[in-house]
Amino acid sequence: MQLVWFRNDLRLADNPALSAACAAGERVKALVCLTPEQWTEHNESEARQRYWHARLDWLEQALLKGGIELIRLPLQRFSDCPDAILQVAQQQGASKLHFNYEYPLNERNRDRLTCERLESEGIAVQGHHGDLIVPPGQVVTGQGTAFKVFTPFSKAWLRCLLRLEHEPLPSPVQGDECARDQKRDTDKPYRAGKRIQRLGSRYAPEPDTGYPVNDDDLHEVLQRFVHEQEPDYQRLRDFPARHATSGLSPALTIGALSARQCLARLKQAHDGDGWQQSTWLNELVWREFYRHLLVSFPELNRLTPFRPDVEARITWLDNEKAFEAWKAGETGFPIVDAAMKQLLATGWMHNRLRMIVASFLTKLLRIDWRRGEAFFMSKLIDGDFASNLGGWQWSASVGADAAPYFRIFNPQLQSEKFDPNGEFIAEWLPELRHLEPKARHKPGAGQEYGRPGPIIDYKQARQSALDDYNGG
DNA sequence: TGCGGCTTATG
DNA sequence: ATAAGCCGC
Repeated sequence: MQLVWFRNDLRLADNPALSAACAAGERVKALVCLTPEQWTEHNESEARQRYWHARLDWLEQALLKGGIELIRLPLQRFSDCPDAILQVAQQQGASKLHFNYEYPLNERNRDRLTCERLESEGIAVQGHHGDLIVPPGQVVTGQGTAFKVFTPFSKAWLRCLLRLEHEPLPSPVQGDECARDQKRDTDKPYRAGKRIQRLGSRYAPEPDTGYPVNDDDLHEVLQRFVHEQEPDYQRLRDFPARHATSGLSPALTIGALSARQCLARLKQAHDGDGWQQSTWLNELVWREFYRHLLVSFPELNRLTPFRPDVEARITWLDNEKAFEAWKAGETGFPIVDAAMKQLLATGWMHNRLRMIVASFLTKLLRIDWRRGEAFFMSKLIDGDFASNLGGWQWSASVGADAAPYFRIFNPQLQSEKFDPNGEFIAEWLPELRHLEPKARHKPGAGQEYGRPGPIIDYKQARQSALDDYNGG
C-alpha cells in the first residue's frame, strides 16, 4: 500500500504526491502529523492553525469519499516525525511514502530525516514538486546561478514556464532529492537567529475563520476573482478600501489551493491570451521568487539578512513602548493604526499596508525587522515563512532586490495617496468617522475623540534614521 | 513598490 | 503662489 503525507498541501486536485500514490494501483492511506510545539516555535498564528484544521477536517471527509482513510499522528515537534511515520508505515504495511516538498529548512530537514529513517527500513520514499509552479533550481541566470533581482527572475521564470508546458517535468527521482542536498546540521536553530521571544499560541478548536474551507466555495471565489476582479486588479489593488485583492492568500498558504490552479484559471479567464502581463500573476511570481531564494540561500532560514552589509550600518533601537504601541495600533498615525487594527481583528492585512507598517517599524521606529516578522507570523492567517521573511527584509532594505535604505515611506502621504477618501481609516478607526475625510490622514488626528497622539515626530524620525545609516 | 528640497515655468 | 521636473539621500 501507498502512504501520502499531507502538510501544507491540503487539497485533492493538482496534488502530485496524492496522484502518484493513487497511480500505483494499490490501497492508499493518508497521514498527517500534528506538531503543535513546532508550530508554536514557528510563531504560527491561531487564525492560521484554525483555518488549517478546518480544512483538514474537510479533507478527511473528502478523502473518505474516495476510500482513503486519514491517520492523524498527535506529536509535538518535527523531530518526532521520522519514528512516528516509520511506525505507521510498518503497521500499515506501506511500501512507499509520498509527499510534496516544503522549502523552509526546518521542514526540509524533517523530510530528509524521515526519508532516511524509512529507507533504512526498506520503505521507499518519493518527494514531489507540488507547491511551486516552477520548481527551485530551474530558474537560473546565464551563469547558472540563482537570481537575486526580481525582474530578471520573473522573465526567466516565464520562459521556464513556457518550456515546461511543452516538455512536462521529468518524473521525480526516488527518495527526497530536494531535501537530500542539504548539509546535515540540524542542531543549529533556524528561524531564531537572535532568539526572538516566542509569540505563537496553541491551536484552540474554534471553527469558522471566515475564509472558504471547502472546494466548492474556494473555487467559486477563485473563478469570480479571475473573471470579475482580476481585470481591474492593477488599477485598484493598492487601495485597501476597494477590497480589490483576491483574498486567496490563506488558501494558498495551507495549500487548499495551488498556485498552478490559480494560473490555470487565470489563463482560462484570459482565453489563453494576455495572461502573461497580469499584475496578479506577478504577485504569484513574487511568491515563487521568495521560495526559490530560501532554497538558493539557506542562510536566510536563520533570519540572516540577504544584505548583511546594509544591515551592519543600521542601529536597531530597543524602544519597548513604541513596539507595544505599533503592535496595538496605537501609534497615533491613522493609516498605521487602522492597518494594525485590521490585522488584529481579522488576521489579514492588505499588502500596501504591510509595506507601510513595516516601513514605519523598521525605518521610523528603527526596531529590528525580525521583531516585526515574528509578530506578523503570530497574527497572520496567511503567515508564510518565505513570503513574510522576504517582505520584511525588503521593507527594511536588507532583502533581495530591496529598495535603498533612504527610501522611507511618509505614512501621511501614503495614506493620502492610497486611501484618498479616508474610507479604510474610518473602517478600522471609527472615532475618525467624525472627521472630514481629508482630515483623517494627519498624525494625531482625532485626539479630541480619544485617539492617541503621534508617538514620534515624522521629520525627526526620518532624519535620525538617515543620519544613523550614513554614520552620523 | 519614495521623499524632500531645489530649480524653473507660469500666472 | 504653485505645479512640474530634477536629483541627492
